[in-house]
Amino acid sequence: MPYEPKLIEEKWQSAWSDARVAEVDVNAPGEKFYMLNMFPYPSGDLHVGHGRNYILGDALYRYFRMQGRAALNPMGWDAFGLPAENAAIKRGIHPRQWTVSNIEREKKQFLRWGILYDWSKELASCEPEYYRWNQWLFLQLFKRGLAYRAKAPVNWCPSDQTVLANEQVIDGRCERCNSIVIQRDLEQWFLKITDYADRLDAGLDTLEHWPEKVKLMQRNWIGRSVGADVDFEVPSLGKAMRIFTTRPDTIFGATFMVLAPEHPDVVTLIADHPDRAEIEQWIAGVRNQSNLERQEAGKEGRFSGKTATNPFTNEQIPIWLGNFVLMQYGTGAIMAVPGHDQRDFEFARQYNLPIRIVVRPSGGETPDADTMPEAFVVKDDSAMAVNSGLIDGLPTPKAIATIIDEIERRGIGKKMVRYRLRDWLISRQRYWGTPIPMIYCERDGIVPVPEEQLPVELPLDVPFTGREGNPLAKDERFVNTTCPKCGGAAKRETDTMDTFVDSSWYYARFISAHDDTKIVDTPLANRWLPVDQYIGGIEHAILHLLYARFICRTLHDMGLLAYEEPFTRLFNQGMITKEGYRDAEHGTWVAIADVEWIDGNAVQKATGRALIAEISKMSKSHFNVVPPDELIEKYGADTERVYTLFIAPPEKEAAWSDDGVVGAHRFLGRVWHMGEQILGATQNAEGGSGQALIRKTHQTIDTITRRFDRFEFNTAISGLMELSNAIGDAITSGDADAATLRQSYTTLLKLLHPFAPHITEELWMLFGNEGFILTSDWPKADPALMVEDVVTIVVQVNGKLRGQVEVPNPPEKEVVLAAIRANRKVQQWLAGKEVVKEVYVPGKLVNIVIKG
RNA sequence: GCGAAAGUGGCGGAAUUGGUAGACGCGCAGGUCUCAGAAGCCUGUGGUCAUUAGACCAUGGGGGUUCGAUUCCCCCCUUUCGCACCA
Repeated sequence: MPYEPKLIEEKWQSAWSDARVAEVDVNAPGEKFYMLNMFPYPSGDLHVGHGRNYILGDALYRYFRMQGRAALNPMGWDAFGLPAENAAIKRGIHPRQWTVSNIEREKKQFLRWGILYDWSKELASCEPEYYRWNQWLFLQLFKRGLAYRAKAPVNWCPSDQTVLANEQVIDGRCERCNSIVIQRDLEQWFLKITDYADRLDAGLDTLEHWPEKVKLMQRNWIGRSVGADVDFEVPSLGKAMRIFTTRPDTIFGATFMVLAPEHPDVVTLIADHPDRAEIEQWIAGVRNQSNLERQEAGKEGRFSGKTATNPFTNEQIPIWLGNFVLMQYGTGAIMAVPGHDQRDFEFARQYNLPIRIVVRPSGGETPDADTMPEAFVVKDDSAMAVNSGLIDGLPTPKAIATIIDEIERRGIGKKMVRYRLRDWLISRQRYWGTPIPMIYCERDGIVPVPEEQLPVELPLDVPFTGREGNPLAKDERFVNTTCPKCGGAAKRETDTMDTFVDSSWYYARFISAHDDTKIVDTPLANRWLPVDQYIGGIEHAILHLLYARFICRTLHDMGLLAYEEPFTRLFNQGMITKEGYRDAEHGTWVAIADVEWIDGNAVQKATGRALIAEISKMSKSHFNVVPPDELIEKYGADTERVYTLFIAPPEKEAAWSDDGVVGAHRFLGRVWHMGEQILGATQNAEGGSGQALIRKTHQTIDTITRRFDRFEFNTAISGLMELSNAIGDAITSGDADAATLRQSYTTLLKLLHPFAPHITEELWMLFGNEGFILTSDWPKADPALMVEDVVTIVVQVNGKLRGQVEVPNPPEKEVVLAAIRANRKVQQWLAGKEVVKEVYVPGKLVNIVIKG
């Protein structure tokens, strides 16, 4: 019987599903293992690249099951978001309908891949039963002062007509539509993640099993820096202006001050400036620039006409306005120390402002302010303060500590820790998201929706015109409501939440996915959380993971979760890439069907234009996606699974090759035929002892188990190919009797099951076993059976391989050396030479060092 | 510019603590089966030289440590990723 995956895969998929093998009773005892793949946005088009993530997770899940762990592997849908709304506008389908049908399709795809999830815990963030708790969470955060409304300059995408988070702005352009982003002031809801900046930063140190890369990215994003806030008196204002600096030790070198053009005190400062109109125009220009344009413009500034008092030199220093000072960081004002800060240096040179040296290398020349090509910015013990009064001669770290003490003693400032991280803007002027449960009353102001009135449901029958703004805002029935406090007429908030809110706590919800009385079941969640293994793409290294860590802490602070860190282990799988073809001149991508080969060169069929092949992320626009359907039709899901995991180490980027798939299919075909041979061979029980095969089998159990624990799936599969080759050799050579063959083969099936679940279930059954191979046990290696009878000892002469000898195991030094002396080849190399040294590495090699 | 990771056959990739470089697979070549092909199956396959035996070269480049380096150290080159005026 040939191997026909089509016949067996659907059968086992139904069998697992009917038996509900993946459903977990969260109250049942057992050693819990909570694993989770990041829940997907249901876009409806899964390709083999998406498959990697889920296949990897499923292999791991099956492995843990066989190891006897109570493994929980739930799945849900990150179902709110812009694409659904775009589909509604373009194709007239309601976002909900579009989303629900995509979920159906993707669920079927998971099934076809043979992936097991506990669907009894399925959740979708677009369902009221889920998002009502999003709203509840928002209300708690509001109560605790962690949700607030503020007018703030926000990134505005003129084409999408919406506000974008900083992270949705790439190089000054909208992440989605590539339009240039502009700044605009709007009233927005924020979550106060900055209150948690220190805890989020410190918590990274506890995440031993997270990739260093991700921790580093988060650390940089949080951007903790230690320095001091210092007040500079401004006589003309009759008050002080506060600056933040990480180099308070350089304050004697602060020869001017720079304010962000948006700084609130600027208006007063320039009120009587003769060129006020010009300056105001310049400020307006800067404000209108995108971040990108602002940076590309280079450093620009204007003198405000006023001065401030340097609190240490008592000099009057000019106050400038500068486009390079950011209002969003620190106080929006800096003391400029051009001698020791590169940005200040460039600004000073440009506008001829004085440069004063106040730090020099301890063991070197003091830089010359007039000729130095760049600022001197060293701040470790190899630098020391000069021209700096009380800190003169102190090494920089000591100087910083001393000057801060003095600043605090004089009451003009204090030690300060600041973060690059900003509060999380969650307002979206969009329909397809969680309505923010707030009401605006003329009399009572901003009033939260009472908890018992949740959920504030998203009306489903709103019209989608595709024109500017949020459809919700135009739905009178939704907008008009009554004030919970005074009962008078009031209006609802029409902004919806950033979908990152939805995904910031879903991992805790799976444990009690359908509980309509509370957001999480605390005792159960504390049993199952944190997630033992979280799997997802590196693209979520910062935002999703940071927000999830933040919200987990707020739930912890509310007494709802015992843990501050939601994910114990994190694994980021690499991307799947494939070559696509683009016009050599214009760079436009060309469909594969339109590519033809002439003399080994790719050209476009229609036009004959030269094409270049380029490997890139699978995407529709590159015409390089491989849909799984045809592949499964032709080779089966098991082949796709094996190939996907065999292709490369899972954390690395991997190029998909259609030829490579064939290799995986051949391997499974061999396993299949071998099974038939072994089944048919029971009557001839004759054969050798099978010692070698038994040894190989146990060695394989040992290495595969270790490789599973280290996510080395590619080498685990190559190890199984080796075992299968060994079984094949034993069949051909007759070196093993039927019982041994059967034993080894059954072991191979078990070890292969996590990768190729269908074929192994089928063969397991054909071999007469009861129950699922999935619910059988993971084989155990017997160390005694792994030991080789004979070991090969490598012989080197002066470090070069010159021969090898075989000796009985365990090798004895005397026996080894005797064997080597008896070796003809070695004798030739040693003839007439003086042996200087013999290095013996037990059981491995001998290196003979000779002279002459 | 700053930070991080990575460079191994024609290709994807292997190589416990420094100890036989290239496992496993793709591709390729030859063979087998077949009327023929496809699919299987078997054998070979880093490079150079050599009839063979074998020798030499080879893990981005250069240096170092060592009996011995893909692995450790220094310098350089290349690629990828992250951040990008954060005071």
